[in-house]
Amino acid sequence: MFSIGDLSRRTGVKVPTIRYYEQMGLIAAAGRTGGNQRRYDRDGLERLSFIRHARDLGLSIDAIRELTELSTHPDRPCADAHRIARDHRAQVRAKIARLKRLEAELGRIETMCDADTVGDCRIIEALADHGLCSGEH
Amino acid sequence: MFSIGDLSRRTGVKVPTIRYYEQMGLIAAAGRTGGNQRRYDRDGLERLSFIRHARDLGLSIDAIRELTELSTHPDRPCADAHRIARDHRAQVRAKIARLKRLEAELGRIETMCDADTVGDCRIIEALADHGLCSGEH
DNA sequence: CTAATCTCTCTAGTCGCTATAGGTTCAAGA
DNA sequence: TCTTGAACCTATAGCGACTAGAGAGATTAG
Repeated sequence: MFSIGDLSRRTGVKVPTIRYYEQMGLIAAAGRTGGNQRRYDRDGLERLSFIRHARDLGLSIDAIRELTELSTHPDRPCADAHRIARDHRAQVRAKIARLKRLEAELGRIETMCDADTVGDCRIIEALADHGLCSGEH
Repeated sequence: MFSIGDLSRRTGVKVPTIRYYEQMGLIAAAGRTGGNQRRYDRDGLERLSFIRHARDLGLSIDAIRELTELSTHPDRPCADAHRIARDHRAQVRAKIARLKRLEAELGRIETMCDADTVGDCRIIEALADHGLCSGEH
């Protein structure tokens, strides 16, 4: 049996975060000692590792809840799991695209100014005036 | 003179967000009518446009506050403005790099499963087990 | 003058934690 | 067995950048 601190060290998830996940319904309420401290078994450890990994991949708490609920029904079709992964990937791709446009624009702005004082600074000017931008963002 | 609603329509910044910016000290408190409603002039419009554009580029409220304060001192050196833009761009680049790794991993995970039911679903398996990943993320 | 629209302040909610305060329990050493 | 110190408990508040809603007052067009 692991204490919450053991679980934290083994998974890399901080103690308050584990309690937060419990509160959010991501992990079942753990068993308790006589003194009201949480105790976990190997199963709890695995569930938390799953959550940790899925969070690292950027999945939302809601998506993870859906996935854990799914995984308790091994006979259900796994189309929902596929959908969640696909949707998330699409979102990540969209975010990358947007950030790339931003990065290009920031690079352009950065090269615009060789002044020394704020009064002549084209960086501030470029930030102020969207018309000076090369495209959308 | 513009009402807060006029300003909102002209800049695309929502009314409560304008009030929020005022509260955060991003824009000076506007003049008021006898009935306590905010009235803005062309100057206020320009300041808000600046903020809008900088936010679109992803700059934080704090960074924008620093920039607006700088721009009220035209004789100061503009190295700080350069630094803010450069730092922000570096952050954007780092975020892009991380998201690209994620995207690759999600793509790999997506192709792993051709099962029909959750019990055999390798997507859930892959999400559970970081050891199945090809690299870091 | 009336009715519709706008605006005001204040409070609370979003997401995924993180931090703090004040108290209790556990495990190991003397 | 007792004591100490680390780990644990709950509850609450804060982060950033808004967004939503309530309930009341102001403005403006007809």
